[in-house]
Amino acid sequence: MVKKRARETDDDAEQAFLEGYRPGAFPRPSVTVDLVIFTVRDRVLSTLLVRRGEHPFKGRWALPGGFVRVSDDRLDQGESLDDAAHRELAEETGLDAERAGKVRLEQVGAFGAPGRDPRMRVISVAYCALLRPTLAPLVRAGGDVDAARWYPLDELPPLAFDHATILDRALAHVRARLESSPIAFELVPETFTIAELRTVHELVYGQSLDPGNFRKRFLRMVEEGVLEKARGSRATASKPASVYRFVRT
Amino acid sequence: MVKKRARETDDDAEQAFLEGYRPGAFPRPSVTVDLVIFTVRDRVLSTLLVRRGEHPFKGRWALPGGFVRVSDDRLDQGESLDDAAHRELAEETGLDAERAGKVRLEQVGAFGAPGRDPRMRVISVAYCALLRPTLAPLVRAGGDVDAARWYPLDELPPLAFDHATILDRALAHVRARLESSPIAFELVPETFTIAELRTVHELVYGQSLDPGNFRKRFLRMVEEGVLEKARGSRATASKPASVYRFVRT
DNA sequence: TCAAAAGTGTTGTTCATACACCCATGG
DNA sequence: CCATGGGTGTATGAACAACACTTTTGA
Repeated sequence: MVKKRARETDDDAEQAFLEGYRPGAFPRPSVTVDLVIFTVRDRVLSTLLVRRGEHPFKGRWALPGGFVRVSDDRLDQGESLDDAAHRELAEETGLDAERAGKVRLEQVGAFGAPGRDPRMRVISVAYCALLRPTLAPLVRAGGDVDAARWYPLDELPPLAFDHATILDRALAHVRARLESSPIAFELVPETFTIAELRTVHELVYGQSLDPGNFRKRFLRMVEEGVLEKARGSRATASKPASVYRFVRT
Repeated sequence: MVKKRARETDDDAEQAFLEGYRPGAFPRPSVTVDLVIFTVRDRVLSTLLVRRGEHPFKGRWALPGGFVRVSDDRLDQGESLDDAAHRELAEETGLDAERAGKVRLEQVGAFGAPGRDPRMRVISVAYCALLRPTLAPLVRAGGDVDAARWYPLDELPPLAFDHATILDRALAHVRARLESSPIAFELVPETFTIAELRTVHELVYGQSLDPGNFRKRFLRMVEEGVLEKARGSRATASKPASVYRFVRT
């Protein structure tokens, strides 16, 4: 009982502290989220870039992104980083909330080198995502950007800020992830053939893979229940191929 | 030439914009770095915690860390995130700059859930590090903390803020890293036996490893030149064992 | 129009590697 | 008791070979 009262006193002191607390005048950075969205277009791995309509770097291409909405209001401190990333995804790509919400965003890391934004100190939290090629054509410029377009990774224009660095790190992130988890399934349509999935892997890794070996790994995943055969087949360059589907857990 | 002039005009416009720019009144979050420092003490994987001397969470244990020093001054926007992490490492552990500078800090990610700090909106960038057990005893409370001590991972006290989450993610980060890179060498003294390194791996993974298999992997690394035999041997519980050293690249 | 050639996916084999599991030895 | 050192079987991936089916090419 004594212990409980002591605890309550502690809590009271903490409560009193919080109610009297006024955020100090220590300088704070702005915080943004930047998105690296990959897709496959015309058998090329591409990423979404937007053209900046305002200074700084006006006219330059940049990763989509924007400021995280925050507040010191104790009851509503604003949106989370993940929410901010999803909001920017929807805003800058024009995808509706339902589709944007289904996209799996993964945090790549925080980038905060001084001077990366000439206006002021900005710390950016980068996210990456893989967008189904069936959704990619729906993307259009939205928000406060001039234009939005998919750029093949080997035809990138000069990028604003340190976005080239962020893009490199995001690509490394996706490559590392691909070795251990089946996220590549987000880069193919709902149903796909073995060869189609192999092509996507080849694009991400940047090198060709042995069709036979890939097939074996693929069929092993079918036995494990990660993949399942879907109805129908598809006409390909050679033999008609069966189509498969990713089994959602 | 015309092109060059146009380009200069663009640059001029950008320059003019920057000189006229005044950071807006958009609310900004505070940004901190938090450190998850692992070491091995008495054959137990442990992490460094500090006791908070001030509200909020006064008296609670927390990860060492602090605010990133930033500024909107265009000539000096303050320290980088990595620098902030190293500075906090030195400040809160009392390690001298030379030793603290040698510690390899890796970014784990950004944590920015609203409400994680009851005072105000705070976004934290977490770093993790492995500290040589020979350095661990030198650590003492520094900076504005009550006390600092090493806690075994299975005897953690309740932590302030969302630091329990951050710690979990940092541990997962280290485990994932350990499978592909030899950072475990930072958790043993300069020279070590095969069994000692295996023990460290077992501690990090939380499960015992086959001595024979580990030995084979170890000797393979010796052949690759990642490790080399050091002079002397060490008396162990059983047979005297040779000692090895990590080859710095 | 038909047949050969080229392209591509499929199926099977070989080889080397790495790990899991087991066991005898010796300090 | 436990690290050492060795052994075997298995799973996996790399590289390669033979084959099936389709499309293209050219007589």
